[in-house]
Amino acid sequence: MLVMRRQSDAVEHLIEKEDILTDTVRVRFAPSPTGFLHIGGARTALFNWLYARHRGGTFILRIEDTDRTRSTDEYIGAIIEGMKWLGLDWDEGPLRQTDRFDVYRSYVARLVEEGRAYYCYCSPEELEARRQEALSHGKTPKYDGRCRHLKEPVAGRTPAVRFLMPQEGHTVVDDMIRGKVEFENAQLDDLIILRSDGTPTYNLTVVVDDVDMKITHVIRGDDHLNNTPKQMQLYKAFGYPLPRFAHLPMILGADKTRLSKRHGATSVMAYQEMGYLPEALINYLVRLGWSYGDQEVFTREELVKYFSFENVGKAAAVFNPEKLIWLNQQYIMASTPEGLAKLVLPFLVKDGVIPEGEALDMGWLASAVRTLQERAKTLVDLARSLRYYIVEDVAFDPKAKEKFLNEKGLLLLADLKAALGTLTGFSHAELEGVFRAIVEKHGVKLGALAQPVRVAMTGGTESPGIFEVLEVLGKEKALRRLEKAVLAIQEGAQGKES
RNA sequence: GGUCCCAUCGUCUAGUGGCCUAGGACGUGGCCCUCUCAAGGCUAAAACACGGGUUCGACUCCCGUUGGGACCGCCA
Repeated sequence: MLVMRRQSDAVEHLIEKEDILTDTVRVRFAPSPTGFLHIGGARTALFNWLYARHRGGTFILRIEDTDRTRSTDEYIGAIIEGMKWLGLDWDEGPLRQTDRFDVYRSYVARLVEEGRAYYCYCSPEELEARRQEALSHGKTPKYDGRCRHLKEPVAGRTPAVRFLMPQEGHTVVDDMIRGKVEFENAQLDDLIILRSDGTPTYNLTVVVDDVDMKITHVIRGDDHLNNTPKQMQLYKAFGYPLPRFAHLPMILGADKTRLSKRHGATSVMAYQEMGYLPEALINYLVRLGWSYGDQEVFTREELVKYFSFENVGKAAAVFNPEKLIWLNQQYIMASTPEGLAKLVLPFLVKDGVIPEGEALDMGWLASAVRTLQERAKTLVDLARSLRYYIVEDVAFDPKAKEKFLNEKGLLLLADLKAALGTLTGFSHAELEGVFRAIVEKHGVKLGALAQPVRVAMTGGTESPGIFEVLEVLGKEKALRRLEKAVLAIQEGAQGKES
């Protein structure tokens, strides 16, 4: 008996104590297509996805497009694009609520028949006026229930349908992250579940869909926590079992208000354009609110394996672009040069470094990328640096030119040019040998030669190791650039004399 | 205004009553490495919002205060 007890305890622990009530996990991400997939939405999607994958459950994408005036197909496409870029694959959907209006109406009809909902003939304008009135007197705006017991329709008006919210007792939300949260039912409003134009509203559709789709865990932003007791009353009215709820803390901007455009880029796809890797964004987002000891960098497999609501925090988190950049750099450093070469190609085209459709030696590009990848924070950075490897002519940075392409460097560069010309190979080791010999001969430090060469090769003073740069450029290109630098120095000298 | 949520370095966080002289990470400063820039290594400054309890003992539990946030739509 004792042994049995131990075993069942162990099992409970394994499947996590908050989930012992359910077997097959079904979760959903339900964005409304009134904008692009943004950072906050992506994080909600991610936590749903992680939980589904962690539990071997089903992840559903549902489009909440009941607001016909603001929803567009373009945004649906944009959301899907964002999800795909992040690698958040779904098992069912995308389902659209506009395809299900008949279903919602039948649920509403049922509530009306049972006396759990009623027609409301107040116009939106009247409602708004009363709301403002209440607010201006410092009162809580709440529907006064004046249509609750209406027996006859009001002529000339098309009614909306309101849910008859119980006003006695209280409703307790048992949240996986926050624990028990109690609401007085007297605070709950008779919410509109069907608009006067016959379309259903969010609080109804979300419940009907979650029931129909057998959603077991509702994981969403904590801006929905206040809606939850109302939705629970709807579940109760329908006689359906409740799902588990998990309300994720918000993501805030630097000023600690809800993240918005004011705080910079919020669209997920904007991060792709800025040269971020999806893995880096995922890693960054998951650590906003979730932690696993001291670990900062995770593979996707680790994330799926370790994810649990027990490690999700309650406090809102400030979005910190600096740390995202650092993570992006970590992922770039850990990537293969071949993989990065492919990823950076569109950025090179966009920068005009290579014409669209031009075939580039990808093996060579990868070798160039290899020298740069621990120096690039983004793919945009990488593309910018790659420029001097690829284009024929580099422009000298004026300051760099003044400092290093001068008469002091002339002899050294001329010597180097001659020495390199006789070189049969062009490897790192051979190049270093030549450099060492020249600096020794002139009695200078390596930097005295390396910096002028660096400017000659890249146009600037920052680059990978000079031998690596030369090796990637190759003998022909290197000699041409050396020649050009020598000429530039000589021209500069003549300019001074005259 | 009402309801609800939240509170550890500037930021993300570890911490589940003694392991805390509060740990890690980003960022910032210094040093090392070095042909530049990075990367890397070492190092420094930097936090338990405040006040009461409970307890032999509170960052950890309870209450209050303060501060921040969310919601209060015929938006989702």
